Amino acid sequence: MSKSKRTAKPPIDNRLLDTAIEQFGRKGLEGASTREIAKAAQTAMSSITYHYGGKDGLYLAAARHIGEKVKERFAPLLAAAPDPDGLSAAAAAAQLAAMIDSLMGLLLSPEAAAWSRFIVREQAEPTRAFTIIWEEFQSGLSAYLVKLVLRASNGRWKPAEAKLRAVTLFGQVLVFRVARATALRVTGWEDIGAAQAAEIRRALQSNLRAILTAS
Amino acid sequence: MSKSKRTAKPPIDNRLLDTAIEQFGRKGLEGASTREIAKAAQTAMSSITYHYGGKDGLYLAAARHIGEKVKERFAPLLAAAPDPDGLSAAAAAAQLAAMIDSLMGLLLSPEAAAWSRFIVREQAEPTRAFTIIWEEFQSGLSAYLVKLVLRASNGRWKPAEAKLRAVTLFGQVLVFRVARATALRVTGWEDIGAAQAAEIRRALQSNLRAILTAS
DNA sequence: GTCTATACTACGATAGAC
DNA sequence: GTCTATCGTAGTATAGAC
Repeated sequence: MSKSKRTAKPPIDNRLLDTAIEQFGRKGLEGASTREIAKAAQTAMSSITYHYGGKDGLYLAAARHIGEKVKERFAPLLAAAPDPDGLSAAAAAAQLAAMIDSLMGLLLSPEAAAWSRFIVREQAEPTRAFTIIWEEFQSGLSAYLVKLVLRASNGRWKPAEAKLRAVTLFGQVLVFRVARATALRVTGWEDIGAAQAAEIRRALQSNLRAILTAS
Repeated sequence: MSKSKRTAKPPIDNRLLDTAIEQFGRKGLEGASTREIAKAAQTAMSSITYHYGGKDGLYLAAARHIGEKVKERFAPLLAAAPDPDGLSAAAAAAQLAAMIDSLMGLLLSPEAAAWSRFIVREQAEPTRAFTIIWEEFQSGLSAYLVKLVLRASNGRWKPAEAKLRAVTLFGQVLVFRVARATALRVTGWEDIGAAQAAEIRRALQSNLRAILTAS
């Protein structure tokens, strides 16, 4: 990840970008190879250079693409989301519950699995792509979450405390994707399907309520 | 990760193993190179072949080494740990709090940072090394945690529920290492030092108490 | 724009001197 | 046991035909 001329030429379709997200998500920047990506996308390797200026350019483009897609996905939710300052504590808690539910949906949904893997990888090993993802949607999302936590605490928590608690809430969601293998072994599940996701959601909601209402 | 003849010859010292853990933890199996590892360990690349049979063998040996070290670290805690079945709910909750505290210490301590990165990487992208780590210490640790959660719930939760909640508790700890960059941005901290670790510990304990005592 | 060719580098493995 | 030297095979990048 050094220069990446950032050639701005748009590709004809997104086959290359989609397979890049898939491969980078699974194997990381070094683990994935441009040869394999090009082959899986049924095109020549040199088109990566042509469209994205090289491997690094493709990686960053993948981050941008994911950012836009996730932003789109959360757009309706955020658009319909009321200003936390105008909410009652209970309403803020309910909205918070809905947000956590959506986040869980994103991290576990099969269609978003490739995005999810890519994002999770950037969480653990941030590269320049992290900044892109952060600024594209994570920044706004987490700011909104913190505001909701703050409001839901009904004045019991200072902003710093609300931020900290928001991270712990995020962690409860993240763990099922990032430590999926561990979660499966502990619970004894064979997979995290619809039934398991429902169980997780229920537990998360219960934890949330407990944390928010504790003295 | 295919054959790895598992040459059992013991190395003279652990320089190679230590730098391997460092590099594999930072860059992953594909990202790290045997040349760099050997150079950083101030030895010839071929000694990797000699002692560990190759790159894969070194990787697995690293996992085994980490497993042993972490096991050692938790041994006194587990040895002094009472049988959960004989504890009161309150005592189980207190013990659980202590365990979470130790887990947090492991994930954030500078000396264990290299182990931590390696382990976290295996959580997200399990290879054959995951099984080693799991069987070495994670298995026993999580089984004990689940027992404590079960006991601390005072009969309110079934075993399946206790397992699920244990994972969410683990997630609250894990997030500060695995999504460190996000945690820093949300909280506005520049680093997670002793002061921040104390804040995190306090928040985690508070969350734990809330979750366990909720109706 | 997309392909084939090829150049160049870095990788992991291994043989053999000491 | 540890080193140097070398081999074969990936990797990315690039030039140029179409």
